[in-house]
Amino acid sequence: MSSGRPEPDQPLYTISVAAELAGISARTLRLYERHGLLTPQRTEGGTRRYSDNDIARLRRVAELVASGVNLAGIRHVLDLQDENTRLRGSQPAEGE
DNA sequence: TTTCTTACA
DNA sequence: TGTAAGTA
Repeated sequence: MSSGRPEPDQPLYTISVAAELAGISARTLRLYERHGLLTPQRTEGGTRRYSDNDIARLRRVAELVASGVNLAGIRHVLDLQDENTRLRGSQPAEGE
């Protein structure tokens, strides 16, 4: 079931669709990237490619922003979260 | 048409 | 944060 699930390619979205999925304006998406909150892949044309993983991070950013955390602090939180997930392997994050 | 960057309010 | 201009 969940073990060995080959996901060859994750759905990539353009900035406008990612903005809608995350509920954030494309303008803000670029701002977050500027602060190093996330790093979407880039096309040869230079267009950003947001993956499903990036969308989840965008939502995390929105939550922190709503909590009163500034972009500099969010970058630190995301960095720690990413490292935690890596050390734990792939534990299902419990959302409360 | 959409995306990109930069700049201003 | 939103919008403008000029570009690819």
